[in-house]
Amino acid sequence: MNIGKAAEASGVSAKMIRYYESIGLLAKAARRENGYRDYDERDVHDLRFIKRARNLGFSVEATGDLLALWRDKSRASADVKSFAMRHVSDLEAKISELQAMTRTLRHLASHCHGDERPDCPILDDLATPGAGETDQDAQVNRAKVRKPRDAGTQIRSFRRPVTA
Amino acid sequence: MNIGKAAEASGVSAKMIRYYESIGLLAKAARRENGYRDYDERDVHDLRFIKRARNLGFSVEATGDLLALWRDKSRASADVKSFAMRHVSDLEAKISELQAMTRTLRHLASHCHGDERPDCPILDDLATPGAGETDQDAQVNRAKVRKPRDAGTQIRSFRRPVTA
DNA sequence: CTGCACCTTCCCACAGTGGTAAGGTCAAGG
DNA sequence: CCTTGACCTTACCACTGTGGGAAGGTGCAG
Repeated sequence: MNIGKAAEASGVSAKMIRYYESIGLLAKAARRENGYRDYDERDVHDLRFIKRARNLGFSVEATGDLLALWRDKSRASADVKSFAMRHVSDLEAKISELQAMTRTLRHLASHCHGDERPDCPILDDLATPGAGETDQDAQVNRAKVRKPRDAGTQIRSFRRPVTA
Repeated sequence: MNIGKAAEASGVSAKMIRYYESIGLLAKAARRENGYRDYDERDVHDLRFIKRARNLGFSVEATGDLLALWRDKSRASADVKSFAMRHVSDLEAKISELQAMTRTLRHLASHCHGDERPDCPILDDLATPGAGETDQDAQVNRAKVRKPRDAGTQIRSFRRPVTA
């Protein structure tokens, strides 16, 4: 099976398949005479596993650990469970961090007229020393979570020098 | 004021101050005879503004927009409010994405014995085509949120080739 | 044979942040 | 006066993932 087919079958782009192979997450693919990578069902299976783990927010690194756990038929289910639950804690830390942000922002916004007048408590707050920190919350939450694939839908609007 | 003092006073590292200047988020700093950057209270104020915006999860890009809004004394508060609320939506999209992940993981983990036996529904699920997707949720949430500063607290454990 | 779809490798970009190396500057203390 | 140490300067490199594209080979269909 060509890389294109494997990509289609697994939902992992050809680009990413090569990348995963290059960092050692994936075993080196078999090659055909012509140099093309050749995949079989087991490879596609691994790719789907990876895809799924990534969708659950596991980093590529953690995904490697999961794959290793999966291959190690003698691991204790407790190991897997604790691994997963550690990830859940990371996720939840991230969630409460984001929630603190939305709380603060909604609070500020609720005091903003939202009309033609220029005065706005949101900016005033940002511009005021010692105001709305969100940091007591944020300070605690230093997990590494970063959900994969986010780059497509961007907002793009800044990019000219602010002053010059 | 030296960059070090400005960093201390604003909570933005010297490194980041230079970076923000280099990408045009911050005006080019005044220089003294010796080439050292020189900051005054207004600069520190801007830095604190940036710091605060970043803590609220605004991207550097969005922070530039906020700074521009703040400097534009004639902007309507409605503009600021809608800008902030768009960000809140992004945050909330991210939150529900992460929540979907934790839900799925907690669900899987709840079916895992977590003992010495090797069989584990978590891995089984990852390894099974068509199982626990989280993707209907995730599909919708493609905002660009990515809270700043996360790199310090890493997990580090993977890095040897999975097969070789 | 031509054209098109696929494959290969390699380098670039993105967002932020930290690290570090090689050098200049400056003030304090011997 | 000279050394030491704390600061500053620039310029690179790393990380995490992902996509884009160039330059070239391959393979199949018409």
